[in-house]
Amino acid sequence: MKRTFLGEFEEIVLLTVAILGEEAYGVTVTQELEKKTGRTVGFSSIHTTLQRLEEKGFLSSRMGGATTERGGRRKRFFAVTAAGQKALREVKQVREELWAALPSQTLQLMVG
Amino acid sequence: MKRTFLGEFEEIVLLTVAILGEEAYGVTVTQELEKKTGRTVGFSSIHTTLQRLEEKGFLSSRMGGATTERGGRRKRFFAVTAAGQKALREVKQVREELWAALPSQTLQLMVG
DNA sequence: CATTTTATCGACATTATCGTATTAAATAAA
DNA sequence: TTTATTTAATACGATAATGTCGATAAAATG
Repeated sequence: MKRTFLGEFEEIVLLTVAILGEEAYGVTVTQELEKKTGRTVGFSSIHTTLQRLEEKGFLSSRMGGATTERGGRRKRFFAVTAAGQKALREVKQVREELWAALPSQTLQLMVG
Repeated sequence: MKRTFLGEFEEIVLLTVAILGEEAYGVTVTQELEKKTGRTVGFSSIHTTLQRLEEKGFLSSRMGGATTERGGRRKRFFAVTAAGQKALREVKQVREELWAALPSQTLQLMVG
């Protein structure tokens, strides 16, 4: 393939990172995503996706330093890049246009 | 797997069918989708997706009758089912909530 | 060195996409 | 009125990308 659009899961992961701002890493993203979408995901799914998004240039990451907590490996923090923001805007736009193109009658039936 | 959410492409195909109403079949869906999204797709992609959406219960289909045109096979017309409408509403809702959860500062940077 | 927290790996299922083949209908030719 | 030919559309088979897990390895600190 070649396209490299934003997959459906990739999109909500990306949005979740944007919501979390400075605090976005594997665990928080998993929790926030579950909280906001009601969808349960193992965090290895999140990690894989985070990694792919970084490869695509939609996210950047840096390793965090030591913390005051009990133990645990260092966190890898993520941030949405300019390209990531653009991608989000674009898919949003396209979908809004599609919804806007629905005949009002159909829309009535669908949303009421 | 098991989930059977709506894939990203599946979603816009479904929306396109909704937009077209009575006139939705392989060719028109392809054209309308390209027109509305600016994305080029071979129509075998559309057919495959249409079929999957039907298997998932988000679309129903019926064969059309003879036409007045030169030649050509009968068309298979598609229509969004109640389940399809529900699925569309749900993904829309989730995304809107995610966008709404963005810190206003972030939103500023992203959309301006 | 044991425990805790998180990240990385490897594997498999589902979706996205394409190219090509096949089918069906409508008319032209024989 | 059969048989070709043309045209419009769908079905099929194959491969790449994305979605999801479970298991394993790393770092940090008591």
